Amino acid sequence: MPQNDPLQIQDFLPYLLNRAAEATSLDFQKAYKDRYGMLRTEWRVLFHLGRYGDLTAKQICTMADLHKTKVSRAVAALQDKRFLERTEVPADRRNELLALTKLGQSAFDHLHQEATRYNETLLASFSPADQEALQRCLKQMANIP
Amino acid sequence: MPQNDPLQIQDFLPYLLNRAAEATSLDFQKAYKDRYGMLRTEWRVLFHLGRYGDLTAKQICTMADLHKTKVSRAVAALQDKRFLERTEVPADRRNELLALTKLGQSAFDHLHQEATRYNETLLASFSPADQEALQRCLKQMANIP
DNA sequence: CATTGATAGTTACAAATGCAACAAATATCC
DNA sequence: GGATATTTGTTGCATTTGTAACTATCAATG
Repeated sequence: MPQNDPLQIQDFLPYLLNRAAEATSLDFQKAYKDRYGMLRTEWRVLFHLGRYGDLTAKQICTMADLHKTKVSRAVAALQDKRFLERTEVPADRRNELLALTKLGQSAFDHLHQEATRYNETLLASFSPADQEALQRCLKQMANIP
Repeated sequence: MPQNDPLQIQDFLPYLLNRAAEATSLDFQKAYKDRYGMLRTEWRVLFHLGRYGDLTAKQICTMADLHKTKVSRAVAALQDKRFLERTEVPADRRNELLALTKLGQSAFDHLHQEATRYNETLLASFSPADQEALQRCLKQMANIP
C-alpha cells in the first residue's frame, strides 16, 4: 500500500471550494453591488423571489439553506430599497408573503440575465463532460437534489 | 437557436460553490473548533505553517489569497493559544518568521491527518474521472496553478 | 544622506454575521 | 377551552470581517 504525498492545501476540498466560491462571488458581485447596493444575501433572496415567485421568508430559508436571521435582515434591506413588499397571509398571520415590486422585478430581470451570461462564460472554459461532472459533484457536496 | 430554460439558482456556480464550500467547511470545522478553539482562518494559517514550513505573514497572504488583516489576527490568535511563535528576521526587521511550537505542530499533525481522511472520504463518492474534473475546474475558477 | 516612496504588519472603526432570547400566532393535547 | 408546545419572524449582543488609516522599516532617487 503506497504512502501518498502529504495532502496539499490546494487539494483540500473545503479550502479549494472556498477559494473558488470567493473568487467567483466577488467577481459577480460587480453586477449588483454598486448598481443596486445589494449584499450577497440580498441578491440571493432577490433571485429566489424573481425566479420562483412569491415566497415566505421561511421558504427562502429552506430553499437557500440560510439562517432565518440572515433572511430577515436581507428582506428588511430589500424592502428599504423598494425592491419588495410584504403582504400578510390571512390564513396564518405568522407568515408574510414576499413579492418583488416593479423595481425589484426589473432589477431581477437584469441581474438574472447577467448571472446567466456570467455562468455561461465560466462554464464555457470547461468541456461538456467537465461541466457535467462539476455540477454533479458540487450538488452532492452541497446536499442539493 | 433554442432558448434554454431560465437559469436556476442551483445551477448558478457562485451560489453552488458557496453552498458546497459552506457545507464542507462547517462539516470539517468539527475537527478543530471545539478541540483546539480555532477559527477557519486560524486553521488555514496553521495548515500553511505545518505543511510548508516557517513563513512570514506576507507569504501566507499571497499563498492563501487572504487579506493581511485577516492573517494578522489569525497569527495573533494562534500565538495566544501557544500554537506558534514569531522570530524577527535581522536582515529585514519588517518581517517576522512564523514557526509552529511543539503544541502547534502536534495540532497540525492531528488535523492534517483528519483533513486527509475527510478529503478522501469526500472524494471517494466520485469516480476517478469526476475527481479529476472537479479539482481541475475548481483550481481554474480559484486561480490556483 | 535626506526626501520620497514602497512594503510588512497592526489597529481603529464600521459593517456584517451568528447565536440566543424574545414576541406573536398557531397547533396540540388533556 | 385552556395550558403547553411549536412555528414564524425580529431584536440585542457578542464575535468576526472589511476598509482605511497608521507605524515601522527598508528601498530608491536626487
